[in-house]
Amino acid sequence: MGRKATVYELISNEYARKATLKKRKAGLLKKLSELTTLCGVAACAIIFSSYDAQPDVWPSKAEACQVLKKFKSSPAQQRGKNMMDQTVLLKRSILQLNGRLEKRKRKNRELEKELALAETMAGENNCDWNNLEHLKELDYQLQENIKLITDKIKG
Amino acid sequence: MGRKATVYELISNEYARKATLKKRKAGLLKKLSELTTLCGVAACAIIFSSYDAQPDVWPSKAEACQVLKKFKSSPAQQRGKNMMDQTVLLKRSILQLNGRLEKRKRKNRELEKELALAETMAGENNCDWNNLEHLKELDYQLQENIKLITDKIKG
DNA sequence: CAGACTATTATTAGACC
DNA sequence: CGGTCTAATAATAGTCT
Repeated sequence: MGRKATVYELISNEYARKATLKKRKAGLLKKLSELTTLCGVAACAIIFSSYDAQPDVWPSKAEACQVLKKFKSSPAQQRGKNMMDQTVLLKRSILQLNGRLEKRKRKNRELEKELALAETMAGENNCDWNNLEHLKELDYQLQENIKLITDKIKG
Repeated sequence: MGRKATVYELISNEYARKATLKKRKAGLLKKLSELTTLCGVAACAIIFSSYDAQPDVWPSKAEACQVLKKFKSSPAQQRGKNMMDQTVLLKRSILQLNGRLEKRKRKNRELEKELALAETMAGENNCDWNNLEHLKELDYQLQENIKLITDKIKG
């Protein structure tokens, strides 16, 4: 419903994709709001986008929690071992994800340090050896690297 | 969007209400499907109506936790095409490092979201979004540092 | 980039079967 | 009812600011 009929596949243009996400997310939540009002039903939606670490939750965290609570305690969730299996799988998946996330965070800290040092060295090329702040920063970064290396040798 | 402009309050006529629920629910889930396809986001919706003990869950319950897997086949991030033609080797390496960091940051956010949803789905009715808050806080310092460094490079 | 603005397509309210 | 049809409203893609 726009100037052209939409092709339903991932929008390759990143900018257009973000704009569409914003518009359609708003439209969707409006629809959900209308549905609950018009038909008197309980509903929630959770949308994860790569632009924000936190999901959009509708209507509110608290109300979404109520709905999720109901969802978790609804009959089908509890009968049989299907739920058990699902829970076990989820917990295993959580452990794995936590591990991967921690590894990545460690790696990111290393990259951050590498980048910081490179930035400082590049800053030298722009002269200003007399800048005390630069020297202090360089000293700090070098000390950090030395510490990192020392730790690696010890551990 | 029908023969009359809709008044947004609970539809008193039960038949009309049920009919509207059915139509709009279908429309809503279609919209959600489109959103995830077009924008490469992970999302789910849960709708309880008084007509059915079972909620409508989108996507399916079994898939609800798998949705985020799709996330991984998301957009290839496009590399900057018109790089500065700086001849300074260090600056080039800084750009490379910065790119790697950005990639990792994005990947980490995806992992955080995957983790957050997995925790929520597996949680014992407590629906603790504060876990995500904690993760975000952990990442905050790193993000600030990266921002600081990026600004320094640009300035 | 975030809003404002349309030309268009998309959704759907009410009618009818 | 559960489906179809269509007039009419609603959402939004592309564009401009």
